[in-house]
Parts: sequence; C-alpha cells; structure tokens
Amino acid sequence: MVKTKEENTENKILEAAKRIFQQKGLFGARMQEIADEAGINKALLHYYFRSKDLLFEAVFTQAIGMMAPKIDNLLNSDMPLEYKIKHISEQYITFLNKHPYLPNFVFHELNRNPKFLEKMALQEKLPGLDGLKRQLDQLIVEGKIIPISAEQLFINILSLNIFPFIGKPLLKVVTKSSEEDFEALIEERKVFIADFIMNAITVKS
Amino acid sequence: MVKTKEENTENKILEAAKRIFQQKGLFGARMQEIADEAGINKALLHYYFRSKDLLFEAVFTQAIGMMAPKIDNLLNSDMPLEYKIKHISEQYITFLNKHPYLPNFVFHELNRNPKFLEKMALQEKLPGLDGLKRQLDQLIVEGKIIPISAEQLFINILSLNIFPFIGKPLLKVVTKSSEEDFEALIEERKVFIADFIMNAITVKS
DNA sequence: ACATTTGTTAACCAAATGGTTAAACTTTAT
DNA sequence: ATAAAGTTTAACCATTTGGTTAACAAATGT
Repeated sequence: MVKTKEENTENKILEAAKRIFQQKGLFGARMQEIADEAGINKALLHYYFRSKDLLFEAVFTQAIGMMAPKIDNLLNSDMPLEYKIKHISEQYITFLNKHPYLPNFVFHELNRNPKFLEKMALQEKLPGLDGLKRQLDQLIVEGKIIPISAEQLFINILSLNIFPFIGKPLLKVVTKSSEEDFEALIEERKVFIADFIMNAITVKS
Repeated sequence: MVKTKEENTENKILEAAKRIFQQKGLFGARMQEIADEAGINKALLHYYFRSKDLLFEAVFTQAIGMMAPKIDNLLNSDMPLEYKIKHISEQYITFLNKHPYLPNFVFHELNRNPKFLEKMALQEKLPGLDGLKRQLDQLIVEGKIIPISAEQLFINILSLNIFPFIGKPLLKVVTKSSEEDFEALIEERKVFIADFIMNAITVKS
C-alpha cells in the first residue's frame, strides 16, 4: 500500500515538528513532545532526522523558504512600484494569517544564530535590492516620488507588514482589542499599509 | 564594608541574568551559565531568587518596564503630534541601540506566554490610546491630517521603530550592509521615520 | 517461499540541568 | 568577646532529556 504524501511518517514528523518548534523554539521544544504530536515513537524522529538539530534545521529552512519568495516578488519583478506595494501587503498578510507563528519563530532563531542566513545568502536564495533601487531612481528623476533609498523603503515595507504579527500580544492589550477586533485591524492593513506608504513617498502636484 | 549597589550580589546576578536571558531566552539560558557570568556560585542564584522562573520574571519585568515609559510618552503627553512623532524615534532608537537584544527578547517571550502582559495590564502600567485618539480627531477635523485611526498609526510607529532591531540579521543580508553600514541606516532612521510618517498623514494644501 | 531491506517499538543510557543541603565564612548586634 | 543572622561554597540529588540499542514487524525483491 502506497502512502500519500500527507500521511507518510517523514511528513507527519515534519508537520508535528513545525507546530512544536514554531510555538516553543529550539530549546523549548521536546523531542518526546514532537513524537507525541506526530503520534509515533520517539526513536523514529532519530531514524528519519538523526538529531534534534537536524530536525530543527529542516523545519527552519522550510520556514525561511516560505517567507523569502514573497519578498523576492517585491524586489525583482517588472510591475509598477505602486502595484507591487499594493499587492505585497495583501499577499503577505494573507499568508501570515495562515502562519501566525512564523515571524516570531524565524526572527527569534535568526537572532540566536545568524549563521543560518549566511548559508542561504551564499546559495543566493535571498533577493537583493538592485532591481528596486533602479526602479526608485527612475521614479525619482521623473519627479513622481520623493528621494528615498531602497534600503529604507524596504525596511519600512517589511516592518509594517511583519511587526504586527510579532507584536500582537502587546498591540492587542494597548489597543484594547479582542481577538476579532485585532483580526479586523490586521485585515484593514492589507490596503491601509500601501496607501500609507504611497502617501509618504508620492510627490503631490 | 558597605557594598555599592552596582557590586552587591543580587545586582550582579540580575545583570548577568539579563545578559544571558536576553540573548538565549528562558529555555536557552542555563543557571550555571548565569552564575559563571556573575562570577558566583550557582546556589546563590537560588538563595536570592529561589527558582529559574522567578529570576526570569525579575529580568522580564524590568525589561518591559524599560520599554513601556517611552510609549507612554508618545500616547499621553500634551505636546503637538508632530513633535511627539519626531522625538519618539530619536528616543526609541537611541535607547534600543543601547539594548539591541531587548525587542527580540520581550516579544519572543510575550508570544510564548502572554499571561505576563495581562498581569501588567491589570496593574494599569500600560498606556491606552485615548489621548492620542483625541489629538488625532482634533487634527482631522481641522483638516491638518488625513483621517487615520489611532490604532493603525500607533501600530505603524511601533513597527517602524522596533522591527529593524528584530529583523536585523535578515535586513543586514538583504541590504548587503556591514555592521557599520547597518548602524548608519538605523541612525538615519531617527529622523527618516518621522518624516516618512508625517508625509503619509499630512494634508498638503 | 524466503531472504533482505525498511520501518517501528519498548527499554535503556549517559549527560545535563534545576534545585537542595550542610557546612564554612562574614557581618552585625549585644 | 560571642552569639545570631546573613552570605557563600562544594558536593550532592532527582529528574529530564537527547540519543541508542536490540528485537520485532512489514514490505520488497528474487
């Protein structure tokens, strides 16, 4: 009997490991807990992934792999700037709503061990700013947008999209939002962020 | 012989615990490591703070206590909006430059255990948005700024100020910045963020 | 049919870890 | 001077944890 991809053991482990690692981090997660979550014997974790570190690396690499392409889309496509800015929030927020633990997980572990990135950077899996930079320069000389560095604009776009998911516990309390209120706030940001940014950089006639 | 506050044992422990916990988190930190960092015997940690959890709580409470007042300043002072926005970045970035691990630490642990916040919220240590909300409404009816909710503006201000410190490892790679380059980028943001926000919300004549 | 490889489990192990204890040393009070 | 209280340490302990082993079961190939 052939097992479907969803129910084969290796995949069950990976999915379980994702859930546990993303919520508790490398050190907070227990191998036994992951085995229980996957509904299998603990020894199987080692049979398939050899060690906790390697299992973690598999989960982490996959997590980064999910976040990177959407950034690449912003930086290296030929669409008009306004279109790209308007669509990245829509995309990113929809995506992060489905994976709310991801930003915390990725950035926490990245800070703990920036080595992960160096590896990926060398594999050139990570996009650069050159494309966006050219696009901005063009718009600036045309007088369409104010002078702004690609670096700072990029940092702003990422900040506005990602931080609300990382800061959610604090933001919920300060804005006195219920879970539904906060979800509505986030939903609103799909268009609000782009308007905010375009307002900030557009030169008014 | 009277010991100064800086060199008494309890304080040495707290300072050491801060350094270790902020870099490695609750589960990543080892009591022995904290003892070594403080230059004392491990049993002393328990003598002064009873358990790892309580020591952690002391460090964490202090960390939140450092970040909250500056937010309060933004939300509940009578200064003009533009002045407040221009000064919070200056203040916050200067502060975070001195405590670069703080945002990661605080938000990671807050996501792991939001209970901490509930406790502080009940103590009314956390500022609310009412003051800012009134100030915005006033400016909106005067036609000075575009209609914008206090919640969204607040989220944006915090995002733009705090995220760069959380996302630093990724941002450094994508922007291809050396440590000095990145520090310069951050420094630039002390004024850049305020300009960006004021541009975004000001109504041009 | 049967041997070989692959997958799975229960039991086990050594190291690490948070925490305790009892004794020694210091400071303070009388 | 000396007792009491506070501080510090080395040695110890129970538990948890990542990882291993050896035996068993299920597929797979011939």
